[in-house]
Amino acid sequence: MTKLATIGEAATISGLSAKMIRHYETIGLLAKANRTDGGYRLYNPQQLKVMGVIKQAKKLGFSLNQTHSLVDLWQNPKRASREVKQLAEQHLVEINEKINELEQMKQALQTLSNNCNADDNASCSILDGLANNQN
Amino acid sequence: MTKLATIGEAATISGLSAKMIRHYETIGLLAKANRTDGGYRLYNPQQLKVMGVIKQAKKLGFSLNQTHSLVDLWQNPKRASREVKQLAEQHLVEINEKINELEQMKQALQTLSNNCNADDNASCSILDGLANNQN
DNA sequence: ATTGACCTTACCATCATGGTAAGCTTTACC
DNA sequence: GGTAAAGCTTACCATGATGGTAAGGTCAAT
Repeated sequence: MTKLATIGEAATISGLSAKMIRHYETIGLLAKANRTDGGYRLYNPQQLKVMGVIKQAKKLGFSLNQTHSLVDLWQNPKRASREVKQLAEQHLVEINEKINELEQMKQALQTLSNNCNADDNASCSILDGLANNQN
Repeated sequence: MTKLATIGEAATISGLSAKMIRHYETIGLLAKANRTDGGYRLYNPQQLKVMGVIKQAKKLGFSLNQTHSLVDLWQNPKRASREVKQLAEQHLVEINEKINELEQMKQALQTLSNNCNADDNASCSILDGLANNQN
């Protein structure tokens, strides 16, 4: 008999929170856990491994939906690596879009901020920029 | 009498949605609008200008709370530009943090993806990366 | 047997926005 | 003046991912 982990132990091991683990079970990302007679969830090493995969996917910025797909592929011995890469590349596109958006904000705000004197006067290029933009 | 705008016109002019305008009124970001006898909201040019400021602040990625502060400063003739710049710089810090996070994700995912063959085989460096990370 | 640590579910909150439904108002036109 | 279409009103629910709390039950060690 392998030692089974309670949800708190699973949380510590995986890096997820107990809250998240329960939530992931609710939405079907994690399979329903076995319970003790008293109703406590118990996890075996394989299930802990799945949680680790989820943790890593989240760390790479994948959404729960994307993570779900990744976990399914991970658990499917007949998967084709092509499918996995497609998910990854799609996510990279999204990451790049977000970076570009943020870079544009940064650029625009930086310019406005550089022209602001930061003194006791009311005159401020940042506020002027907020008020005068026509697009 | 200046021509007053209905919420739909205000939405078109400002670039916000009617939904958002109502919501912003609810949370106090916009002042309560005057109404027609029938209950329709009406906006004067000054109020439309405030909406424009909000739109621009959002475009620069400010949260509604930060936007609220900016609008207050914008409407306060006794403001000090120092305060405005402080808000802007704080936001720039947040933007840079997000960019760094995304860059790290991009880097890690890119590396994993580059090593994936994207063929019919199950073997996949991306899934291996998800399963083997220990941190 | 008691106690303290841990677990359970159910509910509400966040952030910012979108969607829908049922019903009332305004406008434009005949 | 009447009708119809377009536009407005509020109220409710949804998203995505997570956190918080409360009221209560369970487990393990003393």
